[in-house]
Amino acid sequence: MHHPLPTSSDSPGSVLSPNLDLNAEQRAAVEHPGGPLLVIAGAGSGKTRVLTARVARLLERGVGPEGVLAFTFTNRAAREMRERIAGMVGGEAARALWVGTFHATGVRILRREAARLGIPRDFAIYDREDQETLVRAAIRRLGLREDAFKPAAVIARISDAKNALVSPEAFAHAAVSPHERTLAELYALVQAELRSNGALDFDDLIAEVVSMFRAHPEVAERYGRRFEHVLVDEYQDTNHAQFRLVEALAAVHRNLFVVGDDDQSIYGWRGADLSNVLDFERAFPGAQVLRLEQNYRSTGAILDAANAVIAHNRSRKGKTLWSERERGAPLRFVLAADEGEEARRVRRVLEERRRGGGRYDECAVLYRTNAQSRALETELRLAGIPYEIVGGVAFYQRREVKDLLAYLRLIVNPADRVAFWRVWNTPRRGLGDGVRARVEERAAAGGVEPAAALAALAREGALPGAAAAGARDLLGLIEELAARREGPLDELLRHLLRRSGYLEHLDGDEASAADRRANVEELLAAVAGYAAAGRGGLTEFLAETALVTDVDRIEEDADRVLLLTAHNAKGLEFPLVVVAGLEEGLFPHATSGADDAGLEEERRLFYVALTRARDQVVLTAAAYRRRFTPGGAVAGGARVSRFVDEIPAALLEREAAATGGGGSRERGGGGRRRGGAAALATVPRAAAHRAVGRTVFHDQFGRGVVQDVEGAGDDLKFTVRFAAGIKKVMGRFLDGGADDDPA
DNA sequence: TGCGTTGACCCTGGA
DNA sequence: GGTCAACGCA
Repeated sequence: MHHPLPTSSDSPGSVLSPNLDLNAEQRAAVEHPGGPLLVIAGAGSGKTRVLTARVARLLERGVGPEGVLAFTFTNRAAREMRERIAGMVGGEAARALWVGTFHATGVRILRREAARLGIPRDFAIYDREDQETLVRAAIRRLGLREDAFKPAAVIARISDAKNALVSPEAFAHAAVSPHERTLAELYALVQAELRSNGALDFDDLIAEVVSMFRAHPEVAERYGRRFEHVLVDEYQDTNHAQFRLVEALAAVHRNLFVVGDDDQSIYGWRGADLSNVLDFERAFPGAQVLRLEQNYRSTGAILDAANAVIAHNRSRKGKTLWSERERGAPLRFVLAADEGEEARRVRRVLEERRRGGGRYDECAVLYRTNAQSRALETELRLAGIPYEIVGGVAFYQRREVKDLLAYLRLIVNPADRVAFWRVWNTPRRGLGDGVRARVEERAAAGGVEPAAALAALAREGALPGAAAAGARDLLGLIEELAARREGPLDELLRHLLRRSGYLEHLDGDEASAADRRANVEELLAAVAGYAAAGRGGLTEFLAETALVTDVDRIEEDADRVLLLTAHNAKGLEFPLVVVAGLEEGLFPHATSGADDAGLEEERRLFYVALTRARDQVVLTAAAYRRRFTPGGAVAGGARVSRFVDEIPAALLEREAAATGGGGSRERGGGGRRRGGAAALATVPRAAAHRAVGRTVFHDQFGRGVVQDVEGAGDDLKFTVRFAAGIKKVMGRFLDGGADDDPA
């Protein structure tokens, strides 16, 4: 592993000057002498470059790499930043830097200080699902009705509290209603339960560091002295706890370098606090502010459109991006009849790009909700266009992956009861609720872990035959795994697979066995790769699985289209961006855009989506979309999103709803808003009738051709001619056909 | 007592 | 369509 140092003969004085031609503002940021600095960096203004160059410059000035701490928004961004810095100053220095997300950095600090905090060094990190298990148990224990205290809502309230650094005690103190008092009880219960499981949730990873810094100022000071320079990317999406953490770390030297864009703040719903940006100068007196407004990414047309849209927001610092790039093509808007047609139109856009010499990996399809990926996925699969869905259920959250990881968690941390109960009868080994109740009782009485309680019951011969055998099986497996804990990770996992019969267990579900087996294979590959890279042991691997996201796992150099939410697209860029589902109620989303603040956040999200594009933007909407709302499936027609109308007509080329052909294009003129909305009202029925003659797919019957349609809305019935004969099927059991193109 | 089946509820976004 | 708790069967 030898990294040749970059030759510096052609760059007297600085490793930065030759490769990075920075503009005046960028250079001012990079050369900032010290003290608090806020860099307002517009989309595509080269902020990653500035951050990277800043770190390299600090090292060049003689700051030791161990004295630099940089927070990024994703693990991916951390990795990229480290790689770039390695390219400038060498791999050794780059490895010594602390670059990571708030959560990853929190884990790093908490592991070092675990003893002081009274938590195990190998603490587990509970994700949303694990957390939900605890919350459900707490709700049951308090004898509450789940309809009054929905787990998701309880989790959200607890999360909000932690992000605001409100302890269970403070929560109880502030509670005014009986409902609030019960929430406080739940919060306290869940928190106690987390600790007794030796676990922290995501929010704890930050909040616990802050409270430790408060309880032990000398520890805070130690970290403050160590990190002479603290840098924060995507500062607009930091929450209160993160602000306090940064504040504490920067207290000693005040060398705080933050980069953010108030127009790209899109995580208000999870506690991001824009006032961290807006009040920066008040929080850090003497702070300097620099603005990066030159965009190097998008064409003039895309930038003008984005500027026009975001100008509708009232609460913003206000800036206008400009670019030296060419004007480029206008944005395109496609109104499709339904989501199936929308998907087909998207497919054609992608094929067009391909025919024009483009690659699929230059394209991304963005949407507001993960549920929208389904129709697109179906269409792209049928058309043979390679794609990758980023988000939805992340890899390490998949059931089979989490099952296997739960076994590994259990070895590292036997107190992890969520992990224990997850695996104790998976695969089936004859252990059921009856035995579980007795194990729990025994564990509670003896103050021991469930595995120990089960072992005691088995030893005493207190279990019926089948359960006794199952208990022996489980306990033996756990023991064998524990004995291999220090060995290579991939061997550990292989042993688990061999010994548990997990793969055979997967085969029980014919429909999903192949996919799930493939995921297990992928897990094996990931484990082997981790072990080979020597990046840490089991504890570190498990932490990584908890914190890694789908975005982090996007591969370079794979020629496929990316399908992802606008949230997940933050920080990425593509030559071609399709934004799908531009309908009122969907984007802006009904539950988010209800008030002004919510609507403005939706608009920022749309702004983020537009500014991901370098050369080409295509916007699509479906006049009629089947959507699920609380209360059941409903079929809904909608109006085109107001955001589309906020794009100046001269920048937008509208294509009429296609009736099968390529769709005629018209150049945007006046009065578009009403034209678009009026067309929508009539489309639902037309869309249904147009289904006649279309090829559709049914899970059981396969490919068929629609003969007739009856009913309406959710009760739409189709008469379809399949190979197996003519059947009447409910619309919801059909997937739309691909070949609407007249041959 | 364990297990297979059935029917409610479901889908904003995500570390 | 997917998941999970509740139900009733073996």
